[in-house]
Amino acid sequence: MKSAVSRVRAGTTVDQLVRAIADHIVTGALRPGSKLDEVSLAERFRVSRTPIREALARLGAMGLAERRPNRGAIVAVVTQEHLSSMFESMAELEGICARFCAERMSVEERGTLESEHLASARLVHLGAEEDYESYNTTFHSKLYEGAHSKHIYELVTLTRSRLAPFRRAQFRLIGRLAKSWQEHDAIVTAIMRADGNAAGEAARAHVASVSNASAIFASGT
Amino acid sequence: MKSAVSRVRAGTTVDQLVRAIADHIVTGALRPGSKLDEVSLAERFRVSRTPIREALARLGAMGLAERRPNRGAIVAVVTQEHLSSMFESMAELEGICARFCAERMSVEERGTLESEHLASARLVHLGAEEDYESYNTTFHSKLYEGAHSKHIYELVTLTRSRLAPFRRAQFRLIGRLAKSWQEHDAIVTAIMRADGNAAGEAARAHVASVSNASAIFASGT
DNA sequence: CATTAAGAAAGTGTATGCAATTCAAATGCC
DNA sequence: GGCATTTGAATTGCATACACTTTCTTAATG
Repeated sequence: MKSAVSRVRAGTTVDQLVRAIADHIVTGALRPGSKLDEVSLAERFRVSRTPIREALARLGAMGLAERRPNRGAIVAVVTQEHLSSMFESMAELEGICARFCAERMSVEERGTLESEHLASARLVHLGAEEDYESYNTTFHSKLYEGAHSKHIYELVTLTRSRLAPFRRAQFRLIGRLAKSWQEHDAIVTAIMRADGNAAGEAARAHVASVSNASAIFASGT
Repeated sequence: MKSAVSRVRAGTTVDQLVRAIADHIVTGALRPGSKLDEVSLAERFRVSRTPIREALARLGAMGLAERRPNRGAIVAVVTQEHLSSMFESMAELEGICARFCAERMSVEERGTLESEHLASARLVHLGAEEDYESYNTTFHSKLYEGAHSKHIYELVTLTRSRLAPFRRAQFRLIGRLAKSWQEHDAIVTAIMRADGNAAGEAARAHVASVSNASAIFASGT
């Protein structure tokens, strides 16, 4: 009875459910505040209630759903205040990561960071939004890993996952690509100079810039 | 009438299970790396496997257990590296909170923070470790709340809960009480002056100091 | 003797049925 | 007519049974 809905072979059933429901939430198919009924979801995805329950628990941990005891779950209502708070936290966390990178990155790490960053300039000139967005993800991941702090890594990836729905289309803005690259450049330069404070400040400014770009889309909802 | 007597008052079943298992873990009854067998735990606590599974999921989110797909859960193995990483993150997060406090706290918040801090000096003179530890918790909570950032608050409370098992007995160290108060004083003074950088630096130094005090006990286990 | 494959055992993942709680509407009482 | 109580439907929480995955054992073969 497994192949009914599962076309994606990735991972276990609850993993697929988490991805599917999360996608429904972030795309707006499930609006904030709407009830996440277990039986309805179970019928919708052709599974039993058990994996649905576990998926809802994980979505709750991800911040996409709110679970009230004996009262079911609803799609998390993200206020504008909470959203800006998350971006603010993200800016601080990335600032910390960049500072640690400047202080702790190995020679190899600095090398690959700089070379990949320089290579990404080509994507900007071509205006390849998709490819640049993909590279952007790896760039930031390198920043998180380069901090060499497991817990900071957990915190920043958690925050990033919660923010993901709200910054999907930021690169659609005119000139955002070039601006993003310049901001990346400031970060990389500071890291190569081992200037922790400058790197941290540049990373914070970068995220603040992304925040402004994303706020335009967030306000549309 | 509800059977309030037979049922334990504290929350739902999984809540009790989470508390119970977490207690068994932090007290050392369940050692890091040992398998958390669902059927064994179910028999041990006289419940079915379903709430056990949910409890294990929550413990995983809390960082006390590690869940591998199809391979069961084990008590989280906290390496020394990961532990210092958590303290390091805590220092950074509290630094951010203190900086935000210096910039954003209202007049009332500053007033209560300072007055309670000054009142706590009496506990130091009396050597009341228990009471001071209790006040210490509220002091730090005020710092987290005073930052006026919901997400930062979530991150810092998450990290604090993960660190809780490792800093139980820090105030038993000779002179730790007075030193803690002096560090608090530096933070409060900077906040009252609205000096964000100084407050952040003082808070970071404070947590680093706690880290050193706790490391002594962590190494003992 | 080492290596690998087949099979059994153990344990997790999922489905379903029953109990308990909650919310709301209807009814009785003031 | 308004308010409290009760009762019912709907939904979540828990228990149990079954299916699948993993892994350890064991034996057979190169």
